Amino acid sequence: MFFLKELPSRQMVEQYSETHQQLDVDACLGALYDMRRASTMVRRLEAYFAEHDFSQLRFLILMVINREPGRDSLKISEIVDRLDVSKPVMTRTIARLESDALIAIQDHPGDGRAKSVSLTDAGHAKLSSILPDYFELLSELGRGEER
Amino acid sequence: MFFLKELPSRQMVEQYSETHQQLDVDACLGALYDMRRASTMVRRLEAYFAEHDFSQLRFLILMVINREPGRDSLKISEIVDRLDVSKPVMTRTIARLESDALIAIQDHPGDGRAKSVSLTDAGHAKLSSILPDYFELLSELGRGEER
DNA sequence: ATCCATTAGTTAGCATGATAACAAAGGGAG
DNA sequence: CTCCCTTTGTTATCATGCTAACTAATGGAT
Repeated sequence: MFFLKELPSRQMVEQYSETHQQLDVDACLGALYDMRRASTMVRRLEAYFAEHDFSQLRFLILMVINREPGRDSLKISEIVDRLDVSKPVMTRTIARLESDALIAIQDHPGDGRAKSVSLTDAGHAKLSSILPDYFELLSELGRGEER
Repeated sequence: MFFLKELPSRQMVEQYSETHQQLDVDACLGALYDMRRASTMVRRLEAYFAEHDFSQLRFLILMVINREPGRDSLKISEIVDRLDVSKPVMTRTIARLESDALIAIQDHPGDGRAKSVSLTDAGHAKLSSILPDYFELLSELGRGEER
């Protein structure tokens, strides 16, 4: 997340660039602007998920299982590969999804270490209930004021 | 933060748009792309601060005090106004900065509820030691591959 | 002068991100 | 087969975000 409400003015950055070190002022301001804008978008998304007693990570876990071509389950390690979070977070979040009965976990046939995760009917239903407004919100955010 | 490594393909979103609900596909993909890109940037920044035993929030607190025109101190509530974090987080983070001797806290003259926060010499030094590479990194991130 | 809504800051407790260190299973080299 | 490195997933612990509820000071209305 990025927290600064009022970005430094171009003038401030230009002055710093002149007096301290030469900078690509546009690139700096652009990076700050992009981070703040995306942080706002992520917060809007998280707020939407929270309304549904859900979170972006839990949603994305359901999504990557659901969208996997030709399969209806993934190993936990495969989910970790597709999402940029740490293994312990995945362990905890998978446990939460299972206790909410949105996924089913089975021992992986053929690899005694691994677990196989699939969506339950309730998991599919949860996705279906969330997706329309999710995409609607995404559209709105993407259309939102450009730089 | 946004965690999905591989975004949905345009084809997937277009198909969803045709079969389920009409969408602004470009806006959706753009929003996803922007969030993922900014998340990567924020992570790079946080990693940079972590190398210096610091965090983005602690850095920004020093920055907003330092950049305040014509003053060398801010009330905690004024810092909260300038940064988009909750009051309890600010209380905790301010305490951390004080225990690290980067800021000094005094009772506010004229308002018995408030506290006045200013940078110590060590605080100014910390800022000076971080700023050059911070701006350098910002430039690099801002110049980085556009969409 | 008293009352009370507002403001400033703190405390308590929760949610969710991380790393380090671990056990157990797999799998290749010899 | 045995050894050992890798892979999979978990546990423990910490960092840092949040809301709810609190105290104390302020300041306006009566």
